[in-house]
Parts: sequence; C-alpha cells; structure tokens
Amino acid sequence: MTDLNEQDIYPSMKVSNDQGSKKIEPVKLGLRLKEIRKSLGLTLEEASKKTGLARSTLSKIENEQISPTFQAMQKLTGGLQIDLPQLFAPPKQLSATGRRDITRNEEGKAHPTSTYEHELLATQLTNKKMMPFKSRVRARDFADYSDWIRHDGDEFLLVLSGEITFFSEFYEPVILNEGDSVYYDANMGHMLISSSEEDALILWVTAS
Amino acid sequence: MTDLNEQDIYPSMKVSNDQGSKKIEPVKLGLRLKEIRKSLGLTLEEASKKTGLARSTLSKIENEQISPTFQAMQKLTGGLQIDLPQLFAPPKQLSATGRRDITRNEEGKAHPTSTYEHELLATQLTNKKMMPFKSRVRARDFADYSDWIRHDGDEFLLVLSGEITFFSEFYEPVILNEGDSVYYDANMGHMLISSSEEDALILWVTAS
DNA sequence: ATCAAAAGTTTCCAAAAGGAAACTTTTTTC
DNA sequence: GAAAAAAGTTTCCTTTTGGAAACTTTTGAT
Repeated sequence: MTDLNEQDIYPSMKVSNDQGSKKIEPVKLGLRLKEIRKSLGLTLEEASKKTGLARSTLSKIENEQISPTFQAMQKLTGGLQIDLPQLFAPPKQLSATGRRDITRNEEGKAHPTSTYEHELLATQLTNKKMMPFKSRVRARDFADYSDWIRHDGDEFLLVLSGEITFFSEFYEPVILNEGDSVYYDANMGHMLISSSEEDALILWVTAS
Repeated sequence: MTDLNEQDIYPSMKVSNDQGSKKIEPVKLGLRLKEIRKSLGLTLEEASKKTGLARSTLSKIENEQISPTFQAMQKLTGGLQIDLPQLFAPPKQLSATGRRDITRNEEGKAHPTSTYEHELLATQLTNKKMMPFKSRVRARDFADYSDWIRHDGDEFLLVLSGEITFFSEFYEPVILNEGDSVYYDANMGHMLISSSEEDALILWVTAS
C-alpha cells in the first residue's frame, strides 16, 4: 500500500478473512455430509455412483463410524461438486455481525511518514476485510521513494482533492485528478506523488 | 450494500476471494504440509509432539505415501495452529499481478435505481477483492425502502459531498457529513437517505 | 395391513493408515 | 574429516478404513 506498515504499528488493524477465529473445530463431518447429500436430494446409492465411494462407506462416514481418508474426501468433494472449505464450514458462517464504526472528518488516527500523512479510519474494529484510510500526499518527486511500494492484496484509491501522478511498475505514469480512481494489484510496484500546488488528498482502501 | 445486485447485473463485478477457481484440486497435500512445517521452523519430531501424530506418519504424509484420515488432519490443523482451508490453499496464492484499472471522474458504469444512482468503478477488472462505486443518494425518506438492505461482507462508505443519514438495524440513525466515513458489517440491516438539500454523493466499497 | 422395492446399516474381509523402532541421511561438533 | 547428534525414512506390525454383500428398516403401492 504505502510505506506504512499497519501490521507492526497497528496490530489491531490487521486485515483478515478468517471466520472470527472460532475455537478448534470439532467439525461434525458426518452430519455435515449428510446435510449436503440430503440437500442435493441424493440417496446413498446415487452419491456412491457420483463419488466412487461404496454405499457402505458413505453410510459409515455419515454416522461417524469411520474417519475418511483425505483421498476419500477428495472423491466426496469432487463427486458432489462441493469444495473442501464447504465441508468444514459449520452450517452457516454467520460472520461477525452488527458492528459499526464511524470516523468523523479529520478524526482518524494520524500516522505521518516522510511521504504521506495517513489518517487511519475505522480503527475501533478489528478483523476487518478492508483497511481504509485517507492520505495527504507529501511526496513531490519520484526520488522521495527509495523503491517501489509493494505488498499483498488489492488496493483502491480515489482522489479527493488535488492532483497526483500514479507511478506503477508495468504502466506509464498517469495523472489523476479529483474524482478519478484506480484499482490495482498491490504486489505490482507502485508509488504516488502530488503534482498540484497543494498536497493531494486521497482515499485509500486495501484488502488482502 | 444497496439494492443493486451486482451478481446478476454485472457478473464480472463479482467480488471474490477464490484463487482463480482452478480446476478440481489435485492438492499436493504432502508438499503443502511440508512447506507449512518448514515455515514454522519445526522438525518432524517437534511437529509430532504438537500434533500427536507419529514422526513416521508425518513423514509418510509429507511424502504422499499415505492419505491421512480426517482424524489425522484434525490433529494436524489443531496442533500446528493452522486451519483446514490453509492446508488446501495452493502453495502460493500469487494472485493476479500487475493489473490496474483507472476510472476517470464521472466515467464509471452507470446504474440507476429508485433510491440511488450508482457509478461502478474499475469495471474492467474481474476477480477483485473489493467492489468500489460512487453513489448519488436519491432516497429522502426511510419509506423509500421496503426493508433493510443486508448482504454478505464488510462495507465502507465515505461521504464525498452532501449530508446523509445512516440507518442501521442495531444503532440509532446517525448523520454523516462530507469527509465522514463508516465501516460496518453489511449483514446488519442498513440504509441511507440524503438529508441535505442536494443529493449526497458517497464512495462505497464492499468486500466479501 | 401385506408385500415389494428402495434406502440405509452392519458384517466380514482385503487394503491402507498409523505407530514403534530400526535404519539411513544430513548436520553439527571437535 | 571422523564421530556424534539430529533429522528424516523405511520396515514391520497393529489398528482402522473401504468395499461387497448380507441384513434391517423405511417407503409406498395395492
């Protein structure tokens, strides 16, 4: 994203996709499988044909009498057109719900660097899928950076005011004005400079 | 997010996290496990202690000599503090790289509804982690909606101009002015209305 | 209710997994 | 570079899985 390292400085800002880190899963694989098979309207015989596993084997798995091998599980997922995660996902993955975090204008968490003045938004919530922040771009020259910025994930930026030049590893530099936006793979080298009189203000959102 | 159903209308806008939907996974489970163990800096002996699986068993699994039972896999994931999906994720999820999509001011893909005028951004790229769009909020009244809007994922919004009132299922309505932003779980019912004279303009970003 | 067919479970056995210990390879120490 | 220690692999054997078929239960048609 930038030269800001959110992991280290704001550990709570860590963008993550895990399902609320539930305790070690005692996953009732058998029950789950039965559910899935039923929902597909299949009999053991039919499921057997589709998966290549014996009718009896399926029965035993569903009744938790045996613990299928990975091989068997692959046949299951392949034959029933489901993917592994689905097999383990508890019935309904109702992710964290009902959270909300408002950040008033100029009231984010400030984090200045030599090239930017970052204002982190929504810092009250953890385990977010996205990390939003506004930045004032102070850099004026390519040379203000020692190297390309690159990191995991996707990045989206929108110019709120001013004018910036967006440099990236595989493209020609491009000038962006107020209202313009760009979406890019952040593992492609990138960097920004303000090309207008005043410092440009941008909104940045990252997702990994 | 809104009453806009991106899946149906703009299939290519589908926000997804899957790794490019590769063909049925021949998942090299053994190699993957070895990588993980190495990355944790563990020897077979240590991993054995942590997982409760015999050193020899681990060796065989890593060398694809046997296909672990689900039981064994649970010991693996539990003991090594990883979760199942991680085990199946291909070695390196080097997501698409070097992609970039610029959307000039007012040049997004228009999509008007009764309550909003959406302008989808970065529509050239598929398989994005985020879906950004600007919206002009036309709704003026709670009653312009038939019910709460709710859907999977996280949502972030920033007011670009005007004033909106943000209603949500579990909180009191709140007024947001230019520069204010809110981050919330989108499966919590939510809706927006413009509360200023002119229609408010907002930036919206969703991630699932 | 009775019988037949379909669905599901259990038994029995061959095949494969998992563990203890022997063995081999790699790394460290002197 | 040899010896010792550590890491990893293979062997051998016990336990468990997976499949074919026998058996039991459920469905449903008359």
